[in-house]
Amino acid sequence: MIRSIETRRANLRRAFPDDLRQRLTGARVTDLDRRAKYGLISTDRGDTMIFHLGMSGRWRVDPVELQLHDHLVIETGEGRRLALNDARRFGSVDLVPTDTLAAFPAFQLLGPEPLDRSFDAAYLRAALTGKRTSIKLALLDQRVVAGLGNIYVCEALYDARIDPHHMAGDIGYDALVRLVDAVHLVLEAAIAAGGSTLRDYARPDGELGYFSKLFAVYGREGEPCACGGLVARYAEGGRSTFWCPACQGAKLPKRLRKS
DNA sequence: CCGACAACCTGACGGC
DNA sequence: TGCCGTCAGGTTGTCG
Repeated sequence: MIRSIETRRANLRRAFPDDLRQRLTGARVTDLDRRAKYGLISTDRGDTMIFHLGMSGRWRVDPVELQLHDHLVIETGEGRRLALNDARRFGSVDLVPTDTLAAFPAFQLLGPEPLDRSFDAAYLRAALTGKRTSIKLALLDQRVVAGLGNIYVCEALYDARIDPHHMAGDIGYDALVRLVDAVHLVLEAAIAAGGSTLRDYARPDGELGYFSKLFAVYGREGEPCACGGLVARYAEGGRSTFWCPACQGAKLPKRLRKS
């Protein structure tokens, strides 16, 4: 039971819903769920709170005391507290009637969940056909597959031995099969390790996630890959891509090739 | 439809 | 020691 909900500022990326307190105070949580990178908290009043942690967001469970960047605080009927902490405020909180959840704007164009059966090589082939962008950017596109971020795209492409520059629509079926397997492998390993700790990420219990220690390429520019080659980095779409040219094909992208 | 870029923010880090 | 530039897990919008 949500005994109280308090906002300590007016907004994250966008304003907090102005009826948040009115609609959630006293409500009972009936369901916790997730879609893509959004967390869903449903109540017996027929509302669902949709939150996104952005880059730096985290829930702090039973904090000893509130601290800087604790922007929203929920107190439960058992006297426990949840503080939504987000230094960069790239996160978001929305509240919608549960029966209109499917109409939430950010959910309109989302692709399948990467761990759902429907995300397979045949789907990917259809989704990527005609795409004139790199496989790296295509996998970051939440319309193609929903929930992969920069780290896991880099790691999955490495695992599948696919050149991140490769045109998405030109990837062969065998490589797509490897890619789907790699996405599954990387996500399952990351979940088992408790997530990826970079700087300010921690699990809700405050413990760190250890998958970052298992990164093969992410954040390892200049370090040796298992093959002996060196991990490289380039920027595309404003994001860093880490890869091993020796393992993933050393072709230079067209735009970097001397004419 | 696509790429490039900017905006939204704070904080950590490296170089000097 | 401290200042400054750069970079960071993501999403959304504009412009060409």
